[in-house]
Amino acid sequence: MSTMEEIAEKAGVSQATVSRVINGHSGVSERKRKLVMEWARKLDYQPNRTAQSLKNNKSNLIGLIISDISNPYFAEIVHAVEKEAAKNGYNIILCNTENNIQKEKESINTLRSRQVEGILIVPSDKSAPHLKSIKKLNLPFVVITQISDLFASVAVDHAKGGEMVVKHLSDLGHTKIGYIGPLKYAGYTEDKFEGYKSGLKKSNLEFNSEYIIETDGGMPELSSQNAYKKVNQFLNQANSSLATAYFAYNDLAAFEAIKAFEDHNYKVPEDIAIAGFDNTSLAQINRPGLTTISQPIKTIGHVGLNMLFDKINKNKDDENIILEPQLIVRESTLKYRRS
Amino acid sequence: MSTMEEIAEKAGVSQATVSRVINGHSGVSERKRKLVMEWARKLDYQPNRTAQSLKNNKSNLIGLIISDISNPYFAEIVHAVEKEAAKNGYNIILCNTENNIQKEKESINTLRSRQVEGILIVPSDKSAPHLKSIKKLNLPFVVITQISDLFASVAVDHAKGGEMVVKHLSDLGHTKIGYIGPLKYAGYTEDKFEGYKSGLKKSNLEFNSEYIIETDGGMPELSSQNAYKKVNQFLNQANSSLATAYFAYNDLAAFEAIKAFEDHNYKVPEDIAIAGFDNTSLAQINRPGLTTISQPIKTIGHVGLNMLFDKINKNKDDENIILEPQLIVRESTLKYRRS
DNA sequence: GTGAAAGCGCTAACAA
DNA sequence: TTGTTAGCGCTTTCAC
Repeated sequence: MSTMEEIAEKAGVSQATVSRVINGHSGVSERKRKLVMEWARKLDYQPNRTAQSLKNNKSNLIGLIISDISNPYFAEIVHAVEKEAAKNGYNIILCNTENNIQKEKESINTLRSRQVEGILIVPSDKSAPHLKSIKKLNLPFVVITQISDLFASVAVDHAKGGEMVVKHLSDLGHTKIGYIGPLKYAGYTEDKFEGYKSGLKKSNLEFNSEYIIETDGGMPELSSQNAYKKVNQFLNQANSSLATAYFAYNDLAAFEAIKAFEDHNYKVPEDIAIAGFDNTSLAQINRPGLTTISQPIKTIGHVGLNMLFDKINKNKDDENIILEPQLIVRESTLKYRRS
Repeated sequence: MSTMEEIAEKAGVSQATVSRVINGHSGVSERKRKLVMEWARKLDYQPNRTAQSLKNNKSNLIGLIISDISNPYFAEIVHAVEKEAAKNGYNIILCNTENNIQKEKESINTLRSRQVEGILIVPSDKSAPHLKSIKKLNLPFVVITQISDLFASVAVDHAKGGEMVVKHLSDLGHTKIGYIGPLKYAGYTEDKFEGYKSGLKKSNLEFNSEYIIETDGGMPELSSQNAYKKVNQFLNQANSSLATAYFAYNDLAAFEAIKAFEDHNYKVPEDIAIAGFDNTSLAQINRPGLTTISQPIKTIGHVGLNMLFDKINKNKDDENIILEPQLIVRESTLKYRRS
């Protein structure tokens, strides 16, 4: 890669002049400007952003830490964030933690070392102690997809989403409404499960632990077949008492649950209604179309990154933006004839 | 962020000594070593990788250019590459081109500016002219998911995959086998379509253009509903003559096609068999399970990145690694009773 | 309008 | 064992 020094030599000017031309500063004679531009083109000059970063103390880099990029929902977020960043002249260093706290810690340190101007994170565990020490760093830091009590954050109200699903199922006449998903989230309550419970209460339905099918949380690789396995196990128990409708904590789990129920000769939605959470692109492609809660992914990515920019420019205090979940009703909870 | 200079001052040693300690070089007295370590810890020192990069002329950064990260298949690749890179002490700058050649060009230049040591790319168009000029740059460059005649590359043999699908369908007794997908790929032939045609030939079946449902290529956003729309249009035409089996060029298109067929009261696979390509995680979750071609994603990511490392270390010439596709048979092409 | 020079944080060669 | 120094490529101040 050529440098300003090389261009300067070729063009017979000083390196400072080359810098002025490349950066479009005024006060350079037209003759030299042209000469420099000419040589820059000939040598296919690309400014060294590393040197610029060092000198300017500005990297135009932001760190994006994702818990599990294999999940299409998070992939969509990466998409939205990268797009918005590029539009603002920023690049993204991507770190995937696979829901591993240790990796998350390391990623944060690496990104700091890389002089990112800020970090956008989907935390593995929003209450992990290591996050508290970041607070002191005064490193712009925005949490997305979960509401944080420590940092600025943008997320949908998960509990409310859970309530909405229960209300929908209850409105359809279901009184035995179950839940498929983790009950805890890295030691803390899982908001969707809380929403499920408060939703039952609002519909004057009893909480019945028999209708709960607990799965592991979002461990990658594992998660893939976990909901299927758990539902399957549940159905194999002789004395399992079934609900007539289930709320699965995300779309992937819902799909797996449907598969497990159908493999046991229950029809969805005729015998059992199922709803998910996330409205991934598959929710509408799948047969039956999946009733689910839509999270405004693009908004989360877009708003999250802009909050980060605001913090970088020191214009803003921490703020938690809670977005409204939206219920998308499809065939999986409706009486639906398979042609 | 603290610097070596600050530590040096606190510890009462020279900045060079701090550097020696931080980098674990020998020849520092135990006393000073401890002192420096102590202060580094206290000040939460993180080495400035930008300065290191500039000095060492080594960034430990690689660029990853993806055409469409919303596609779960590509997201899996990002996952595999990031993991392998992290294991080797590298970070990833991610650029998503949305299949836009202009963005691809800009991404390459940005990454060069960022001093990445090499680029791993899923090109929007493997034959685009701008790629030729990269050849001269002697920038380590590896193409993945497609075989390149210009660069080192790692991919599955798409044409062969197409052939395998056709053979499978033909073996099942189908004689009217159709294709759903783009016919061209940015002006060039789509390998899967070529494979489809040669597969027909090998099974002694006539090519019949009536069985072709052409869709747009992989434009993001658009692609989402494109196959559904095209199949739907096709079925609405009074005089459409249907095949009994279709090969869809990727899983997403296959899902959409299934939806369209079912919306027109055709059952899959009883009335029409459908196969996809990619073996995305949904292929097995979906009902019916989708017969598809599996690409060894992790292998592609893993091998691709290691080829790039080899090129960075100047140990290797260009090489094209062609991986074997694998047919995964599921319900969508078999006689399958929906419970 | 232009060039010389300092300095961003670091590594490594050299000297002591 | 330790400190001094040059220099990576760039931006910017200062002097001419």
